[in-house]
Amino acid sequence: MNVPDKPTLDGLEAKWDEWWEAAGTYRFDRSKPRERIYAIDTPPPTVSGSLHVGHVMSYTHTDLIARYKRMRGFEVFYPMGWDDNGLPTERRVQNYFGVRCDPTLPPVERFDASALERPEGAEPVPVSRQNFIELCGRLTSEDERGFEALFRRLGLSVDWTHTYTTIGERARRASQRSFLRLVRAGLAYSAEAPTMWDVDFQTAVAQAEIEDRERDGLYHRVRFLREDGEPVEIETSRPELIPACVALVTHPDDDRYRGLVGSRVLTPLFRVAVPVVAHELAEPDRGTGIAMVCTFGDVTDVTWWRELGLPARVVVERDGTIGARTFGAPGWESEDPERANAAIAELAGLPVERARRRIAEMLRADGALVGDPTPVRHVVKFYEKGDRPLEVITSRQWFIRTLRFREELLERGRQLAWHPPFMGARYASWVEGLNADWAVSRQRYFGVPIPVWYPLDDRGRPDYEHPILPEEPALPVDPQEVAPPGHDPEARGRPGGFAADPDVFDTWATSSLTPQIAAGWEEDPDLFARLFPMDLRPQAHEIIRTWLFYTILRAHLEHGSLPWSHAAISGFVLDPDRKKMSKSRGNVVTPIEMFERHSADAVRYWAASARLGVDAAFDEQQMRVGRRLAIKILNASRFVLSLEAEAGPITERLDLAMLASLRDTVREATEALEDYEHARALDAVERAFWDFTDDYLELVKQRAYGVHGPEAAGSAVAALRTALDVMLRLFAPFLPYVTEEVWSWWREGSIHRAAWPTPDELPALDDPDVYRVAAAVLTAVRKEKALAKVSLRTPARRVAVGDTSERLAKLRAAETDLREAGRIEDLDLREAPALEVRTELARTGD
RNA sequence: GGGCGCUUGGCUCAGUGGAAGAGCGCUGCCCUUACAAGGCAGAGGUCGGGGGUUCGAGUCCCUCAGCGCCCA
Repeated sequence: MNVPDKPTLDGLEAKWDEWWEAAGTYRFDRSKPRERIYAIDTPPPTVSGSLHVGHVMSYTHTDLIARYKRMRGFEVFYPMGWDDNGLPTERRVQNYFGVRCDPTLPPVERFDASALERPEGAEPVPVSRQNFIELCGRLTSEDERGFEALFRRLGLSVDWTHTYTTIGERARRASQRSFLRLVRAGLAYSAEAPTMWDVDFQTAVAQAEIEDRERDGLYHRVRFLREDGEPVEIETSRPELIPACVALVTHPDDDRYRGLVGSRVLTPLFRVAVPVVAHELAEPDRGTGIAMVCTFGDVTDVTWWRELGLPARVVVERDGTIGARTFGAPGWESEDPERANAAIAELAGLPVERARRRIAEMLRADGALVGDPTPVRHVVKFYEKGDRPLEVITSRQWFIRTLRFREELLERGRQLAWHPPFMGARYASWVEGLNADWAVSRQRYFGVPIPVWYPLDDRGRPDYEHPILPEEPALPVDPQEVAPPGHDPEARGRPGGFAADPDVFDTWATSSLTPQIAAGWEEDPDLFARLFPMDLRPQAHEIIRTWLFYTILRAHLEHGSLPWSHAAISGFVLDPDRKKMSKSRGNVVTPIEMFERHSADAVRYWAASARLGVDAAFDEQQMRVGRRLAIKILNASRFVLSLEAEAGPITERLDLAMLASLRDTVREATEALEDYEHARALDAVERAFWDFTDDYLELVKQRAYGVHGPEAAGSAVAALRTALDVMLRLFAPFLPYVTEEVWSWWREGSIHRAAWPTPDELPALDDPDVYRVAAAVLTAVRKEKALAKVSLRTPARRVAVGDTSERLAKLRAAETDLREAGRIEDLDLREAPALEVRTELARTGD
């Protein structure tokens, strides 16, 4: 027994983090059989951001489960990954080093990033693709060290020998292997197709990365001409796409335009003859009820174009400007090519927003604009990380099939145990709303390369229909660095030779394989068999449609199973104004500040008091409460462990009753944690602990000091220590530092490898009510003293307790302790219908 | 437009058809030998509105409103 005189929270984090690491407390033991293992698919945080309180909350939730399961005897597989792959890293590297990637440049040997230092606001320095990737790797590995330090301080019981990065070799291999198998199975394919495209990042984006934003726009009423010279008016918010117009569309049931269907009309300015067609998706109530179909203004245009077999006349370039076009050429027929070419020449090179204003002037001058454009508030699709509206651009992309698996994926969602259950609805509504296969290729640099080459024909044109795939043992490959099997590297880029696919995968295409990557899929079959499918996916609800959905998809396609059996979904952290905390709002408190001010245990206490799936207010008050609890645990433990009396057999009824009551707490906490309701468990344990210190400790204090002899004291001391032992273990998942500290004063080994308490380890020899009734009377006496504004040590001359005979009998069992604790001189018990306590204090002057 | 969640004291939240709860904050008391980074107590609520079921509704049903989110 080694109890400090003045216990403190200071220094516990550094001390125990180091000790746990040295002792290997959280090291995963892979020799355990599958049924004794609990495997967690830890979310790999994006290292190019910074960790914020939202991370702190959700990672704490995961850790609570990990620690509980470990104490329940499971061997917990709790790895850590870093998501360094992808666009956020590229952006950070561009800003941090002041560079931009120019893939046409040759790599520089022993590239020196410090040579990049230059004046503020200078133009970005172009660097080669290879050097750019080097810089990404350098910066992310620094970020990862910072993240690890923070997670360690938070007390995550991660096994830090099991880490991975999403750009690392294992991840690249897994990502490419899975992709190649999908290609060979016909489940991944490349196609030249209209795709949502960010004009700033100049890359395709997937449906899951798109968000709607409300924007102000203008409806322009524009006049087309029928063959008989009569006008047809349409309304559009995108007049700049008139040169891309390929049809007008109206609803088949709309009588106003029925006669027009099948005829042709001339577009204004460009004088292109386009058909009037009918389609169910046309909205009669919108605008004039007849709309123009352009290639491509939005996804509905794509649908019309495809289903109605319309031609394509694309005018928007990949950088979001209007391109130069020649009317009169095949596919660009015009009644007046000269005029059309003059019109397009005025627009060419302009970004779409400016082209829109320009063409409005041109339409007005031409008499084709009816009235003034009218303001409208409408939703526009954006890349979630983008600043300008998405365009629909036709390009060659790789896709993974999702649409044909809709029903099977919905069934997988039903098989998964969601915590809380209603989060399953988010998944279902997303899967039901899928409208495109998953576009997985990205026109970026820092990512897993698409492991594909294309044969070049005798004119140097790639044959996309016959991609050349590497063999699995060669993975990971960068097709831009190595030649395909059996090809001469010299043939790269030559007619009759080959060319590499220049693209990389969507980050999610790799991170959707985190269970496989962490579990050693195809690389460590023994480990994989013990871990996959995993037990738990913890994550935030905002990425259900991306990370969770894609991970289910990949496991379904690759393994025909769910990737895990449970999903624990954490809520957001809201600031006190109920807004989501985010850097852009400037309302972020950094986790380090919180640890410094309140301690890691206190921060965890706050996080643990938020239930899964529920958004939580950022609340430093709650952290202060947690800190107070942690300090209280230190002090109460010191008291209990400093008592000098020898622990003996537990014979006193009050002692047995307290332990019987603790059985209920153990049961309640265990049930709550089994149901993934950590907040309820913490609440139960905390209530029991405060009652223990406020009531039980006070009731037995004198006896424990020995005023009634060694045997009575021995019973109290033994009960106090038994209760402390159990309560420390109940608190251990929530407050790992302070519980480990106290455990170390008198126990061997780590509390975090101790067994979770069970009701059966506590005696059931008495009625918890003996404890509860005595505590209730003591509370009543204290209250009377407080109201009389006297010290609690003031003697009570007489206390009259009325209660049922049954309960009075229970009270008698604790009578001596009660008298002592309340300094009651005369305790008078008599029968009454319910508990009533009358306290007469000593007369003033006594 | 469809769906999900939320609405209980000043704040943050529990609440399982059977007497409205906790913590914080506030007010007051106690410098008590584990703890002043403490202890004790007090005030404070027509449980978002309306309707219904029931002997009995914060809880179940209907409806309306507000807030947040997901989807189209």
